[in-house]
Amino acid sequence: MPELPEVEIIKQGLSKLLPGRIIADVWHNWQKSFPNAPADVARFLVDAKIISVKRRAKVLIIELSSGYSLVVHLKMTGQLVFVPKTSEQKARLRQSYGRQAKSKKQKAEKKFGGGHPTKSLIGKLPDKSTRVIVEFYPPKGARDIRLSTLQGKVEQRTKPYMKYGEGVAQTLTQQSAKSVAGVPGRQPEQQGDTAHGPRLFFNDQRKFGWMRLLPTVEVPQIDFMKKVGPEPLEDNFTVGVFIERLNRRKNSSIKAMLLDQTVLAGVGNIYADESLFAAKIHPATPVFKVSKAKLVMLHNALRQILQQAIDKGGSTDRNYVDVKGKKGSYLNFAQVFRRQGQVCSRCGGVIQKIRVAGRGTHICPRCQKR
DNA sequence: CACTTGACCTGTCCGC
DNA sequence: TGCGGACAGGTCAAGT
Repeated sequence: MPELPEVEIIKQGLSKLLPGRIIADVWHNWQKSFPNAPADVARFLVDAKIISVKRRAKVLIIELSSGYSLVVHLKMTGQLVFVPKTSEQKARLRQSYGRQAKSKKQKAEKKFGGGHPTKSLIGKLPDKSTRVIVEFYPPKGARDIRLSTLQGKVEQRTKPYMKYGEGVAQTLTQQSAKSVAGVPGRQPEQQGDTAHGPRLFFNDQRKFGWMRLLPTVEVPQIDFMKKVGPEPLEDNFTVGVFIERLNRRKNSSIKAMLLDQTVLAGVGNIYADESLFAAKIHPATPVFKVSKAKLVMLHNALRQILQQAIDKGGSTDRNYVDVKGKKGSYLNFAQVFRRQGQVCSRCGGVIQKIRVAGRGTHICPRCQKR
């Protein structure tokens, strides 16, 4: 369910946490979640420093010092969760709260997670939805783990990288952290949290998402990037641009056009339904039948709603933890999405769920006439 | 070419 | 309570 606002929030959060960190090690347990050649991983991912975190459409781009980038698409159920190393976490808590920083709430505040809302965002990781783990070297000055120790382990690995479907594939899907003990040279459960540095978890219960390692210069050349439409929140995304792109297929339904990533970037089912409701347009209306005035309203509503969602912390309604431990809440503000059977806040009609462009679609039939 | 359907997956919910 | 099936929706590929 991560759409533009959710991915943007992840980008903002990780931008504060990742740049400057150096990758110590990587695991995966599902080939399609991490479709990269082991040799590339060893050469361009391990020991690379993170330069920046960017977003284009629903895609995250983590730029590395090696000239490569980690390109991430969360698709339906992907999440990224950053878990600081224990000692680092404690140090920050001491900084923020003094010596008595012990409550669960305060601990949770130092994690950051975003994406599809499940308990994996706040629970113990890895769990059964974990597909990839990126581990960083601990920051300088960390007391209870020495950089040299971890480096030694990396050098000693008999398998520097798991071949697809081997070893970790079974072990990682087990419940406890013991699973990671299946990796040679690593016994986190026995050694406790201090046995690893800060980690970035890529969780994805439905395995639709992926993390792809690509030369940074090739990222704009991949098919998706070449054909993806403009960013709706950019200043140059004017009403004129919007209408021109919609007019490419005048017979298509307006909702199908909003969902089409080549028309504009980043809109998924939630924000398509919400913006069409705001502009009082029936989602099945062909583009050519929507008045200019309504398209202007739609353009305005879309931008406003996307921005509002970012401001509210994303469209999740539970289990969402941002960099300050605040819960995201956009669905609390949704007017139609997943509100079928409830009363329309605008006219008192009853929200319906129908099917448009092959997707579940939520409308107020009184506000949004065909 | 426009549009629809199926595939990729797993967890949840509904009806029997 | 169990079991099968529908459904969730981002994107690509294949089919109509």
